Amino acid sequence: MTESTEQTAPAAGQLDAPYLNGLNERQREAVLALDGPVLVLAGAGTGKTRVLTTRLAHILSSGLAWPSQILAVTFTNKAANEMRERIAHLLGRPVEGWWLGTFHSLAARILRAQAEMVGLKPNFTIVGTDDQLRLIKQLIAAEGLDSQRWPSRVVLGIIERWKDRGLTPDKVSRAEMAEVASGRILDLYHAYQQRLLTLNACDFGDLLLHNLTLFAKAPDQLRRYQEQFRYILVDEYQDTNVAQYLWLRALAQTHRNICCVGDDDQSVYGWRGAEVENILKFEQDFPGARVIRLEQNYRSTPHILAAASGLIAHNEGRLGKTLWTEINEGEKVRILGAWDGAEEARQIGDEVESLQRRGTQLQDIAILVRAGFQTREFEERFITLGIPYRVIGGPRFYERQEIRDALAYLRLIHQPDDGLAFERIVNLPRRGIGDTTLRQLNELARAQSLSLPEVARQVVATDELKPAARRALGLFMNDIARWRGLAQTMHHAELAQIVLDESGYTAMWRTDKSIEAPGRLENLKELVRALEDFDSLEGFLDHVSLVMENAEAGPRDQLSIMTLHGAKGLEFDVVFLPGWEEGLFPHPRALDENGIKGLEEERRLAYVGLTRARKVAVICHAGSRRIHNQWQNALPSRFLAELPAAHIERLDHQGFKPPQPGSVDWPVRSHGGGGYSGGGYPARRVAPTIDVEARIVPKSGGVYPSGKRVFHQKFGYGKVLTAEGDKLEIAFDKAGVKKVMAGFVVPAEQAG
DNA sequence: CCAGAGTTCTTTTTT
DNA sequence: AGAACTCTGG
Repeated sequence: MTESTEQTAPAAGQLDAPYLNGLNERQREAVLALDGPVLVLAGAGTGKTRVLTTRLAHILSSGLAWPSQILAVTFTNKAANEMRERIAHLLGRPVEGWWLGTFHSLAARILRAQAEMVGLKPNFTIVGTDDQLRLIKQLIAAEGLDSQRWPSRVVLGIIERWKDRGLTPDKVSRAEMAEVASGRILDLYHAYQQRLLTLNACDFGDLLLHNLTLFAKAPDQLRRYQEQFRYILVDEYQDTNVAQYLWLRALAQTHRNICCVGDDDQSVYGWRGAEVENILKFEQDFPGARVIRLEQNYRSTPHILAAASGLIAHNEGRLGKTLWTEINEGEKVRILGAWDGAEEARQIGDEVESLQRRGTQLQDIAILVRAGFQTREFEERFITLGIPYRVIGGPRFYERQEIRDALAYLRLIHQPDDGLAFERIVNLPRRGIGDTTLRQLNELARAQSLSLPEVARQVVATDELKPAARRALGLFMNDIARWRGLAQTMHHAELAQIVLDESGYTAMWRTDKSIEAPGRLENLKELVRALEDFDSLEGFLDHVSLVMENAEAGPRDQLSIMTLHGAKGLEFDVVFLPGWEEGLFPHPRALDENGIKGLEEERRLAYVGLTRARKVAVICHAGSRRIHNQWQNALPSRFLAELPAAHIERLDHQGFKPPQPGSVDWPVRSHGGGGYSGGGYPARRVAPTIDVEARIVPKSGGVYPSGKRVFHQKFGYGKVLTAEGDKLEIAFDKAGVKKVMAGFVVPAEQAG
């Protein structure tokens, strides 16, 4: 444990450098262990970011490496910026020339320099989700597959998971051909990659994947990077996927000074390819690795910590940490039952007001939900109460439709062969170039192996198209050419404004009378303004696809509402955790798709939620909730039962009895959902006291005589043909004749 | 080619 | 309920 100290203290006085002050022993160890692979297991609130930044500062100020020899990787731009700022603060000067950034931006940097090796040109485009989906959709159609059976989202998801695992199409076949449907999807994957290359484009996953290909194809290049990066630091290691792991492993080969910081208990991105195994296997992957545990928590009170620890202890396959704290005050975790979602919002609203009266700032309060739709009830409530709030998350600036559209114009001007950009805006606003024309163009493009815009340029001079389409296309191509001419002399911000106006794009939104239209125009203005900060259009386009973030809201004192995922890495004095109910959290979908693994990830999500709280954590659950406009009864989440009783306190609303599984008056997920939709306070009346099943499912036969109109959750309306005890034969309007259980239908007049 | 009517599907989200 | 998508008729 002292060996590294000796080796990393080249200059006297190094070990009492001011930045080392105030670190605890473990943290100090993590900062000073510079040689060889190190895994820092940093529990929630144990000062992980501090260790990371101090370590970097230490390397730099000890003169062990030039900035250019340091590779520091984060997942988000936010984290990268934060690190940049904190280091500058620590050292008293900004650091230049180091490799600090997200996996994707760093990989893009390497790829731009070596693009030819993988068949791209250095000015390749990085496409976003919308372009990906459009491409996939086209390919599905081209293969003659039914778009219903092969939804583009699903296909893209599978391809992306392959990419996450570092599998190029040729490697998939070996790994994966056992799967039934994957053959078709593999064809699509091949075609998709081919298309991207033709378009001189790649998606986010490709940035890493192409790097791996590059490393394999050009060992000399790889060796150059390996030698360059003396020190590698990785944040949030538990969120890395296989491709990212392979990338790191390749780069760390020579110096082997790789330090990964993470927390297996906070791995919540398995659904998008993250592999907890990466962190679990670190010691095998990097033999001789040191593992340093940070276990002293500086954030939360003992009750909160104990509740969270007790919960997460239900997971298996953990590396295991025992968090402790010196803080010795604080209240137990509160658990609050409400009749329904509206009441839950009301109670939290009241609680927020009372906190405010006692001097808590709104910015120190957060509401963390499992799913996006939950935010609505809180927003409504806070508007009523006049409590300022903001919902964090939602589409990022550059993902917004109007921004993508505007960028497509600029891309097409900048890259004359950008077929994706062309397709996106050729008929936006409407100029009479519809699907038919586009399909013709696509066919021609494929037949002649030309880009779409190139074909368009040529076809305008021929009789290939109908006169109307030909004329419209001609006008459009003329405009583009003219703008491209202007681009030579004009500043790109000014150009953008002209393009948006002359193309009729701004006019389109000005005429649009939807509520979002003014906001979209606002965003377009913001885009033009942002363009002014860049020297070239090219620089801006890269920035926008890799780095650009949402504009931060003003510094007003506001309460935060966000998803649990969005809250990772943040902390608040007071945290409300609503919606801890079966059917919502753990999310049934996670369970369906990933079974026990899914459940454990949900549990980690709960753990993340709890550990965001410094002083107060309040968990809520409602007895019934309207989901998809359907009232659903809900049992308290199983996670509630997993919280150690000594650290929680139930504070239910007057008369509210938390329902228990199997209790008589609480039908477990009655099929058909109960069908209540009345106004007023339906849930209060309905949820715990009335036996829903008893009302709508007659115990004895005869209530469903043949000819009776009934409603079935899945099959819709239909007419009973025969009834035999509990079994009915029903002719459904849409679904045809089916045999169903009587319990699964309700009389038509009671439905919806 | 387009607009308006039907149809289906609703977890999490970064780059 | 609402959005996002596809289908259909002018």
